[in-house]
Amino acid sequence: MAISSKYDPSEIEHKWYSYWMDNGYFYSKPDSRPAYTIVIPPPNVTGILHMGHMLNNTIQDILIRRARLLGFNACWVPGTDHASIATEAKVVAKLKESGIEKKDLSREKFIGHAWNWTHEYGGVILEQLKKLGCSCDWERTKFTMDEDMNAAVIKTFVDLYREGKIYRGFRMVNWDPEAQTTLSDEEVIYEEKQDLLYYLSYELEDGSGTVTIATTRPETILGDTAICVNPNDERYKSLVGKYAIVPVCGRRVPIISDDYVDIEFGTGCLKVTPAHDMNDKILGEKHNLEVIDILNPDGTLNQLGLHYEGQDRAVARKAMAKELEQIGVLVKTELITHKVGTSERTKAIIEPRLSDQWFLKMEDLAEPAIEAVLSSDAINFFPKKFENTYRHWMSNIRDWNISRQLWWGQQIPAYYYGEGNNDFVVATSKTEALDMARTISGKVDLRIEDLRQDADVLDTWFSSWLWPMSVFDGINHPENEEFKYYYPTNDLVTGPDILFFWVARMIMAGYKFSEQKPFSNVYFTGLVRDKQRRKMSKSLGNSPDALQLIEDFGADGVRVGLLLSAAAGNDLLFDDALCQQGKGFANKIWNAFRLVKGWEVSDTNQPKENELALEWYTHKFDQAIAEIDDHFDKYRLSDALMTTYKLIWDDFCSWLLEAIKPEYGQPIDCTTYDRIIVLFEQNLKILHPFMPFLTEEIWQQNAIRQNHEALVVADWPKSNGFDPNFIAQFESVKEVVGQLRALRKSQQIPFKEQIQVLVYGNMDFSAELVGVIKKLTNLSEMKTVNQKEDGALSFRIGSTEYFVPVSGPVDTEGELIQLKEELKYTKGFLKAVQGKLSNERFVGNAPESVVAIEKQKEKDALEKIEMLQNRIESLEI
RNA sequence: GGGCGCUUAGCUCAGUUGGUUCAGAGCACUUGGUUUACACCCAAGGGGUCGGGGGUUCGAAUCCCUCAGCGCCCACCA
Repeated sequence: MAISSKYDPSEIEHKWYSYWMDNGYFYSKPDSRPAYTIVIPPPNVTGILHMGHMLNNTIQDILIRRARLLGFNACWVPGTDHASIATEAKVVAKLKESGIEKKDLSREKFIGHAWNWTHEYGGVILEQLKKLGCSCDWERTKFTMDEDMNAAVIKTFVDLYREGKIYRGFRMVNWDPEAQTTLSDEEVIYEEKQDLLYYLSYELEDGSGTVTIATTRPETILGDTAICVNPNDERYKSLVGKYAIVPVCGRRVPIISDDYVDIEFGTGCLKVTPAHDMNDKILGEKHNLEVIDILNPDGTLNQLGLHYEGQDRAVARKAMAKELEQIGVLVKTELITHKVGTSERTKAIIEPRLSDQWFLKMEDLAEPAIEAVLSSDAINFFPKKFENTYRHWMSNIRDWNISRQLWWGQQIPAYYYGEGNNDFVVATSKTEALDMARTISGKVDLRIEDLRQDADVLDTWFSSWLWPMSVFDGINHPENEEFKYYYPTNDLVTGPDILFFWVARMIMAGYKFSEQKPFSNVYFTGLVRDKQRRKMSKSLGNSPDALQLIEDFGADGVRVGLLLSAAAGNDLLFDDALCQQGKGFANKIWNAFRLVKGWEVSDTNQPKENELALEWYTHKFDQAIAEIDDHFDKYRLSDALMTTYKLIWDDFCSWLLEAIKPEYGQPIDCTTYDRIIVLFEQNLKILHPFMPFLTEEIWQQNAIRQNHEALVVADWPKSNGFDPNFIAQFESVKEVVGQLRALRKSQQIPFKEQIQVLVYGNMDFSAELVGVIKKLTNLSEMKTVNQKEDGALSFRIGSTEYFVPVSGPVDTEGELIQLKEELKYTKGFLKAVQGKLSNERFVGNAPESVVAIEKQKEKDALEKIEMLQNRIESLEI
């Protein structure tokens, strides 16, 4: 039955994925081979596949599949992240839809809902990765809230606490009023926003006048406890030490001075609200100011907000502005652009807020992590430029706020046994906590029910920073075989957006808890954008449906499409056309296979030119392999793919297959055939990491398959070295063929019409190479002559001239024009070269080899000019 | 405000230590081609004074300075 000329991936992809799974090819356990490990950046458990995942996981799969072919024990650990705040927000939203408010639920009930949600949607994304072809060891699938993962988190927390690295502090933190939790600094996204700057005048207590301040948040005047001016500001020197009256609430506040205040900004007078601004907090501490918190956790004003109590801060702001205007306090307003912190997850505007939180000291952890990346090269970033970003952040690292006022996540293992803020112990279990509490408090009758666990959960990243270790149970059981075998892992593939959130912290955790690096190489992917360079986003609707893409172009097509323009760290401008190119490539290979498979094989002798063409391709292949390996070593995957693409499409299909292809209907000799099959298989191997499905399909249909049943576990070809001279010689063949094709085109000589080629000068082609040329351009003969052919068509390569005699009249006008142009150019070139050579400074300073090259150029140019002139003369007669 | 990076063909990007092979690739484009694997194809071809200016050098896309434009990261400017 004839095979379709259209490659149809749909059935094939499903078939081979099942086959790989059924045969356990992705399954890994420790053995005598060296391990090659990648841990997946765990996607949000409730997430669905988007373009970023597609790119990221395609890259990981390419690396892991190649490692498998190279003979490593390849292990790719998949899994998902509980994504504390993101998942909790989704669950809250979903409950709301069915009329349930989080606040009406008990903690246990809510967590039950979250687990239901997790079980329902968790793993959807992993199933989608299978469609992409990802060869993860699915038996190792982990979730950051698995029992053992939780245990690792708790152990880590307890250890760090006991070491004094974790502490509790009443501090100004980033508060998300929507999710009603704190956020780490990294979770706050600053956005430019236009807002009104309100100028407000406060009466002075002594009635001597007013002082005008500028603020973007008039509602917070209710929390004002001072006014501050710069000590060097001549305008206000006399005011310092006086008191002003805050409008609306009538509070008497001191006028103080501090260098912090910028004389240029606004009026040069700053209202100080220590409870609602980081800097004001600092000022407050310095000047011993009262702290008045006017906000509730949800962002509404509390009773200190007076008649604005219960109103959201944004609502209260407008109302307050109105009131201030009515009572004549509002002097003017001005539109300004400033940066406002928003929550990465909920997009709510962040409120600086004072509260009790848990912090992790980072400075000591950072030290070896900096060293590993920047000094010792134990860990390498690709592209390297991210090392700069890393250094900058790491050397200015701040303590990490690790507590979150959420329910979904690992609850902080601190247990309070008394009313005091410090009446707590930190322990791995409640029973252990009880023992400790009894000892510390001296209350031997303390019961387990008397213990109250801290309500907060840990930041999601506090579990994921352990990921490369905890997936192998390396935190609780560092001596276990698997951990010792697979860890440190090899490559990490992720986006630069989580360089600080995750990558840096994993490195710190690695050195802290395993005294080793967690991975050797970090490959940063770029952002996937659309053709207009816009980020892909739901609201823009410019993100293609990942699964639909796979359906339309095949997983292989999409993988190639993504890789084609995805140099490490560069943003990828996604375009369907790239997937189309990938699909086209699949089809091209498919048809090459159809061609070969369709040949009849005879036991006739192998024509010499076939042997030669095959040998050329073998050299070319070895050259390409060396290049591809080099690209892989440098994590230049696009280049590795492009080299493979050109090798297969141009060299294999367009040159080799065309050169050895038998006449229509004729059989091919068995020697050539066998060689082609082997080479075809070699091609499949290097292509397999990029296009796993297509290559496995062809491999399985192919005849030979030496040692391996499946391509997925075949061996990566080794370069046997190559002869550049041999390749160069064949390149000359290509050049002659190209010239003859061009000549045919310009003279409109159809391919079917045989032509004769006469060569004047040195023809250093063997008879076999001539055979290749004859076949590729349909020549009757190609021979050397002792005399130039008059009136024939001609072209030159080097110092050799080629003539094609034709029967009819020859159109020499075009050639003449070309020749004259070439002559003009060559003369100019010669002049430049001679100019250089007559420059004493050049001859004196340049290395001899460079001068020699210039001399050779001069000689060649002179020869060429003579030849061109002769040719022009002969044509003009 | 501080730091980092980018600017090369219509588009997306390579160009490692300055020197034959340095001005490249893929796509797009133009022209011609289809009973003979593939029109998701074949063949040939056009296209860039390497962002502007200055400097170092015998020689600069490559090193230095400067200007312009773009991007990213960090930072408490009300």
